[in-house]
Amino acid sequence: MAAAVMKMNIEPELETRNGAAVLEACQTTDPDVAALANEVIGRIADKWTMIILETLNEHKTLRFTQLGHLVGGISQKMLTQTLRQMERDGLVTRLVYPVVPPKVEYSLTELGVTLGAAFCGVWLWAEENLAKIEAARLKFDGRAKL
Amino acid sequence: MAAAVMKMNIEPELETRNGAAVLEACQTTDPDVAALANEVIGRIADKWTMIILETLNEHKTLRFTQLGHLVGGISQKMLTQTLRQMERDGLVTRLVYPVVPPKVEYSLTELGVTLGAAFCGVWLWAEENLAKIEAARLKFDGRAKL
DNA sequence: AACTATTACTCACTAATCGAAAGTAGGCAC
DNA sequence: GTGCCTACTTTCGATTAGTGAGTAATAGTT
Repeated sequence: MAAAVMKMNIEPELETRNGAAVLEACQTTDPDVAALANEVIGRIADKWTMIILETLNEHKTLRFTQLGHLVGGISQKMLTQTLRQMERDGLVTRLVYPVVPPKVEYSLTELGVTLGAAFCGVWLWAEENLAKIEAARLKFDGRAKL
Repeated sequence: MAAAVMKMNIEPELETRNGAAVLEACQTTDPDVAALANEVIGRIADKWTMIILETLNEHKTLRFTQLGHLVGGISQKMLTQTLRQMERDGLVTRLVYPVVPPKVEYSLTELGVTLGAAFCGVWLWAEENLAKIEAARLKFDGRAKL
């Protein structure tokens, strides 16, 4: 069942899932659904949410500061804020141990795991096309000076 | 302050469970690649980039104002800015007709199309799990008041 | 007993970013 | 000349991101 998202080239025609071609499924058939999906995307598609999702996906369960270190470059406030939002959206569980010093463990919910799987393709794309982006950027910046 | 990071060896064993086979491909094997991928994700993973990508994926070629209308709720400034960035990253082509009034056509590059395909999974996820997020949010907000 | 360290935050404040509206360019119909 | 069209660019107020300090509770140290 997982064969579609293996570590290979992401070719539009090859990837099939749920029977229909993926690209076709992306064409918005229903405008209402598309609008709602837009909304959802707007909420989950930010830098920190994606990185936290990925980090939790790798390490399964993490405490606050551990997570902060692994994510890297995130302020405590942003970490708190993003985690709250993700908790609200049902993506992570926040397990509080009533001990001192406080201990809170974060992990993905089932919903969060499925989102992580969905993002998987994007991560693979990022890893594969890193160089192309870098090249495109250099070309663009070089061209701008002429 | 920096000395505290020395003893950070908290790596839970990467387990190969049958159910989560999809996620294996996402486990970053190379830390350098992971860091760079993080960077790329940080650049492309914002709301407007994803929505513009999707819109261009559907309509193939669009002019500035058309695109703005279809995206919906985006300011001209943001549209310009995001398109510039995407052009710089080699995701879209900007075809300028030297006519008056000005005419500029935007479309996805090959790289942009592959990214669109990668994001496809996320869009499907969003469409499928819309209700679950809404439910989770209601539950969270309700619980908060108790 | 006082003091320190730890952890997961919260609060007050500053820097960056965002959106709406107005401005720019320059041919063209009037 | 005036206004119009399009794709921006600029300006300014508002939202948001990020920083540093502070907080509670207690085990361990002095």
